[in-house]
Amino acid sequence: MTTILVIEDDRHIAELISINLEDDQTTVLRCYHGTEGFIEATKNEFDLIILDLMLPGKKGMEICRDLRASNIITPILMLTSKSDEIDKILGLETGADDYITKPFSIREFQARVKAILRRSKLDAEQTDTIAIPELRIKKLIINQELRKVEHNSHRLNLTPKEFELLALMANNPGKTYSRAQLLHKIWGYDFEGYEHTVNSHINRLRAKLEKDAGNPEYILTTWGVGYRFTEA
Amino acid sequence: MTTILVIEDDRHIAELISINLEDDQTTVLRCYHGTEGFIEATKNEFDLIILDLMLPGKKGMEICRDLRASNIITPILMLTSKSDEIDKILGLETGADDYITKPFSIREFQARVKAILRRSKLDAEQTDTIAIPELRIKKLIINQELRKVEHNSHRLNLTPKEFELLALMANNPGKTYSRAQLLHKIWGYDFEGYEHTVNSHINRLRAKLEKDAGNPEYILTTWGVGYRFTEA
DNA sequence: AGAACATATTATCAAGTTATAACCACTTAA
DNA sequence: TTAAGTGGTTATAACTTGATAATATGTTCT
Repeated sequence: MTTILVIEDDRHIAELISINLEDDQTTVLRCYHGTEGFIEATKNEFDLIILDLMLPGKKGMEICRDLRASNIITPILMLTSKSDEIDKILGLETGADDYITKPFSIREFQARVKAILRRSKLDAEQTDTIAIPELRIKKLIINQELRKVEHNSHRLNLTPKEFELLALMANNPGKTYSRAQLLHKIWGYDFEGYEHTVNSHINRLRAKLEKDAGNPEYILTTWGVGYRFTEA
Repeated sequence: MTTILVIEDDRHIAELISINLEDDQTTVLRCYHGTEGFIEATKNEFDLIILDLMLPGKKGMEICRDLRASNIITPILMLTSKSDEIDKILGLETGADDYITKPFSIREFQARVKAILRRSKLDAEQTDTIAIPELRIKKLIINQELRKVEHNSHRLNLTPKEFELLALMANNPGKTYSRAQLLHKIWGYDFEGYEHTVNSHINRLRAKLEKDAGNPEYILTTWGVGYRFTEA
């Protein structure tokens, strides 16, 4: 059973969300006011809180920050209309897990909610997969906290995309990611580009990482499907 | 191959869309009338439906709602001139996936279409992998989530078709699949080829999987009928 | 049991598909 | 103004695939 709290003053959107999320396994509770929503969130336990940024009473970001300050770790999905505030939402000072800009497509919204719920369920199950700060595989050391990669005791200068690709795949050794999945996870669901862009980045990453790029040791190809990180 | 249905009474716009989406991998079918478009959408399967809001005959939102009511989950991109109706378009009561307001730039339009197609492809990829993530039979481990197959503790490098064949049959141990069924399920209903193509693939799969291909342990032959995966 | 037939297996191959590597053009940051 | 990062392009290389043919195995009939 899943319970979701929606804090959103626009009743139309709140209802839209409820209709789309509610089923026999999921109940949705609606609050149309910020302060009321905050109290509800502290009083009961939810699997997910969907939070509008612009609210009467307590503002969305304020609620988010205060919930985190109260040690409530429930995942929070932010709703926002203005794309220029995204930076702040994602900042640590608020503590939201994800955001979506209005107006949004139902399909995208559902996908996002599903993803958050799955992620938090996974976290709860296996606390040891929360993101190990340092991964060591053969001669490779990936420090996700410092965003530093070492190979054979040499520091590798990876670009942001290269690092994210490597880190994502290395966190799930042996799992094959399709190009579409990589685009989705690293470039974002709204990236408007081609799958072969991934090839270029993998190619450059291999050039920095692999001794013999033709016979890679770390980043392997799953032919016809995508890429994967080597297993222990 | 991608097929797109355009339901739009303004022939100029319909043609514009066709020209810009059509290539050697994509066919576009045009309907200039709502009712006609609805029938077409229920009769054939498309990867995307582009739907004008204002139409003679059946209105766009009506079509959208009725398609969803008929359990047709094809992604729908709405074309609209009035931005104030957006909320309704995105509601579940209609069930559209995205919208774009006229007039739109070709580039933005193409980007939007590409994004929807990629997203729905991802959805499809993920939903059919929901099954049981890991199957274990004797020395064989099939992990459908990681897309990984292990035999005697080492990874087998299977091609896409090989993996799909194995996964399909292993999900129903003991069930005999005829060559025609395998072709249909894995190659698709529109595959135009011979049944012995299956033999080749089974043969290659056995070569990778079986110690003694002449006396297979996992993929067994049902003489005169087809193939089956061994039972526990 | 053995001949005649049907079906399955294996090996091989050409055509098509997919991946790689080396570039290029554009943008952004230093 | 350079340098670095990124998305995309192209030519080439590698692999997959569907098909064919040769061989082997199972089935049926006498």
